[in-house]
Amino acid sequence: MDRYSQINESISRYVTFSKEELDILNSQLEYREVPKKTIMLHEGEMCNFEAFVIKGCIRKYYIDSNGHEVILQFAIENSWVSDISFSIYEDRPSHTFIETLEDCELLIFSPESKEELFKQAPRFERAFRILLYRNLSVTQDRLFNTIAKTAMDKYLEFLDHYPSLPQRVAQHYIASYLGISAEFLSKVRAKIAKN
Amino acid sequence: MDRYSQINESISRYVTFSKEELDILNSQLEYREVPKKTIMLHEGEMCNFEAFVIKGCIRKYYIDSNGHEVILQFAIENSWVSDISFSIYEDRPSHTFIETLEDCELLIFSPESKEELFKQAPRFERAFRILLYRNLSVTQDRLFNTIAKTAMDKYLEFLDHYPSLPQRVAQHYIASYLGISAEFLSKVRAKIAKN
DNA sequence: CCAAAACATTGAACTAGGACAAGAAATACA
DNA sequence: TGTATTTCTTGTCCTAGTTCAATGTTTTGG
Repeated sequence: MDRYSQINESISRYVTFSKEELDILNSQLEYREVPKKTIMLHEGEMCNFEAFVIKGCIRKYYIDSNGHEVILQFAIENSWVSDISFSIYEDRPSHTFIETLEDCELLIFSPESKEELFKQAPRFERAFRILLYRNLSVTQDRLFNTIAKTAMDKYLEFLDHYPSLPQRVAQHYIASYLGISAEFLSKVRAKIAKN
Repeated sequence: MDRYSQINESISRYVTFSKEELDILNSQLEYREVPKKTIMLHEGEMCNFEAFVIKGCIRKYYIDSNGHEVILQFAIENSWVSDISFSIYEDRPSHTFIETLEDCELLIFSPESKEELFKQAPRFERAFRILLYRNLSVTQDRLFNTIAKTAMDKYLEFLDHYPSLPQRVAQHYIASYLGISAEFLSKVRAKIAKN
């Protein structure tokens, strides 16, 4: 069970790659261990990495000028985290943070190494495009849920998708992800517990 | 001013293409006029097109089992609309609709023609990947706004980004896009008018 | 092992926004 | 051109969720 087995399996889910292609992929990745509570990306900085999580948990969040903090993503095992600073709202300073919540083992692309990968093995373009589609699809579903569902429904659905997270991260982070206050999430949970 | 000038300009914004490459792109697109109030994608159907809007306005929306309707996107001139049915929530039937709100002139990819484009001119992979990044970024910003901003702020920001839409589409569609009720949007507008 | 900090719970008072209903205005279309 | 339909506004009442504050619980790290 080497350190690349998870990423190789994950990337092969939608496109099949040869052993040689996977070797090229792996050679472009940098393995890195990051202790918990490390802020990997601060506001204003350009994000110069794309990280695949082998182990651990990371949060990505925005803070607006009024201090509103919203968690946009939890990245756990076998998922990717990065910031795409293409904001259409370029004038409006929306600051993205990326922070480890647990000790993490990561595989990291720099922009250059990803480019190099595509040059040496262009078929990865397709796989990463599909990953991007999935990401967009999940984000759209979340947007829909945020608008159309009650706090209770959102939390139950969250439990479905991230059954391990309530044991792993502080509850107020989950509240922030769901777009509700920490206190109200506590009340929702009390209600669930009663039934 | 031929029918391809807009798409060629739009696609050249982030990657530069030769005349020959653009010719290949154009040859893979089908021009289609669609009258207003046409539902181009019904619930349950697989979306077999990707449409670039030359002229007109389209809405994409979800309806959940409780009848909640949420507009996910307005596609106006020079933007793309399609459905990516990669829903992680595959069990949950989230139905997507795509409907023209005005008479439209479109350029349309089928999945096959897009594949053919990538085969004949692989550099388009990159351009479409960038478009996808932008799309994801916009959706993330919307998610953040939906969670963190008041109805008033959301509407003002909407006016900033889509100044022409209030004159073009019914107000309750805008309310649905913003995730507020039509009545409340009306009250927000009354408040704005008073100042 | 203990103190400090972070986190979670609960309650009470409040508010942004929703649901409903009824009328006014605008649009569509015969 | 007039009628029907859709859209918009405004008011009243209502509720899901917020804010604040106090208390209890767990985690952290020295």
